[in-house]
Amino acid sequence: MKEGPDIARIAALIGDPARANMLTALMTGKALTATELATEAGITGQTASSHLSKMDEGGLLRVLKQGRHKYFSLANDDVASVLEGLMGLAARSGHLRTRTGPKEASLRKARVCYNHLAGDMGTRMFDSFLERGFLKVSGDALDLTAQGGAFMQGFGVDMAALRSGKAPLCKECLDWSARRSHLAGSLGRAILSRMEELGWAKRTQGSRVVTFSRAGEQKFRSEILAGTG
Amino acid sequence: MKEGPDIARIAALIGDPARANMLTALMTGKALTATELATEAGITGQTASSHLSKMDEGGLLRVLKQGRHKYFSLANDDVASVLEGLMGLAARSGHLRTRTGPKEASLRKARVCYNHLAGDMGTRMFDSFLERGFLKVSGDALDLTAQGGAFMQGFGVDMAALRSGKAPLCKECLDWSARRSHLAGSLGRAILSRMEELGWAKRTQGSRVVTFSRAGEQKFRSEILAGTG
DNA sequence: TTCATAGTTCGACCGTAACCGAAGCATTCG
DNA sequence: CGAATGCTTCGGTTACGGTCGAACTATGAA
Repeated sequence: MKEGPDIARIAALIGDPARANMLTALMTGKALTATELATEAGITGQTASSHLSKMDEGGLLRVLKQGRHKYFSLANDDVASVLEGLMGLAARSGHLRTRTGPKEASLRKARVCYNHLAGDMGTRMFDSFLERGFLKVSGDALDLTAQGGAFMQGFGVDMAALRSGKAPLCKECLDWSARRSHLAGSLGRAILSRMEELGWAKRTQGSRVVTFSRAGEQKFRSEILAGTG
Repeated sequence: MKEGPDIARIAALIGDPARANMLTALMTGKALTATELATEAGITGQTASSHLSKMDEGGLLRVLKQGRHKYFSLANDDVASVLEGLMGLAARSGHLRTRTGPKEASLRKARVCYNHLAGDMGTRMFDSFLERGFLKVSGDALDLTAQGGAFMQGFGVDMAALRSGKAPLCKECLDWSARRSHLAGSLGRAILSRMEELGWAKRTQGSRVVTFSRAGEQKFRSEILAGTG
């Protein structure tokens, strides 16, 4: 008995509706303050404070205190991955209320998963990078090849800065909608922000939806997918 | 709000200690009866019945009624993956009570993850298969190459039978101890049972530990890893 | 200094859900 | 046919945890 870690503890942590709403809100990748999370979850500040300290203690959150504000974000990509995994289970077996509403549709097409691009366009990009030899899988480790590095640099990503960081460069993350992987890690984050910088795409405020401009989507196809998709 | 599936519902399902114990017990891959699961969780049959029906309804379990017995097993590999993911979070951030006891050590070396080989030896095998060109990753899809198929057939796996099944042949599954992938899917299951059949390894009753015989481990190194590790 | 805002702590309330005893079905065995 | 076993349903108890109001601390602005 009792072999392995205490899984119930952290599952229960995620299992409360208020906390789950907060975590889902944090899947946008942005750090949010306690009050913002409170309103997001539809509870008062006192209750939120209690929830947040519990989740922090449980290692689900990263906390940054700034002046009289306290910013919360997901602790790391693994937390985001587990959340996506849970969404996968819930979407399929859950209530079967996968009635693909308009919001759902855009979520499936392109959304932000914690801090990187997910959804159909995210998995497409991931596939293309593999096919063009920019990424190489060996074991679980996902490595950027030399040509991949060159491509990223040319795309406007400051590779030197990324490499100097301690965060893993490339990671896979499973997609609840497409049931395929997309690119996480610091590179995944950098690519998404570069796309925003270029004006290709815009995150919808307070939502995980990522909307590409017409020109941006065209550019995405020609430069990122490059005819491989 | 309320975009995406109802994550709290199923997280709460996993979040109860009794249910979590049952699910952990089912990670051995064996189907267990309701009473077995009840004793495993330390509760009475009545309570267990209630829990089990809830988890079934939530899509976490597969149920097989046989005579006056009712056998429960995990619904699919995705459920197992999420459980492993939760273990990863709990192990690291949880209680930090990752005091590597003797049981923990053997769990890390070789264990069964739902129905396939995990732990150090599992990830080693996965790496070797990639390196030798038996497996190929493209996107999320993990494909068995022609040589891979030949190897498996030679190893004694009935590939025709596997291919005729509807279950996916190859899948990745993240490892909470090694933080790397190992091979899931119907092929992963087949390989493990073939190893048991050959007498290389034996599952410890009621535990997830997989013990290799001295000869079995030797064979494993020469035939599976083949000098690549 | 005084006021306002962000967050926390305390105490009390209340609902949900886990739990078991007992009784009720269903299946198999003698 | 009983008797035994495996599982479920029902009813009632209990406890844990989410919730908010009110009071408190800390940071920043007027």
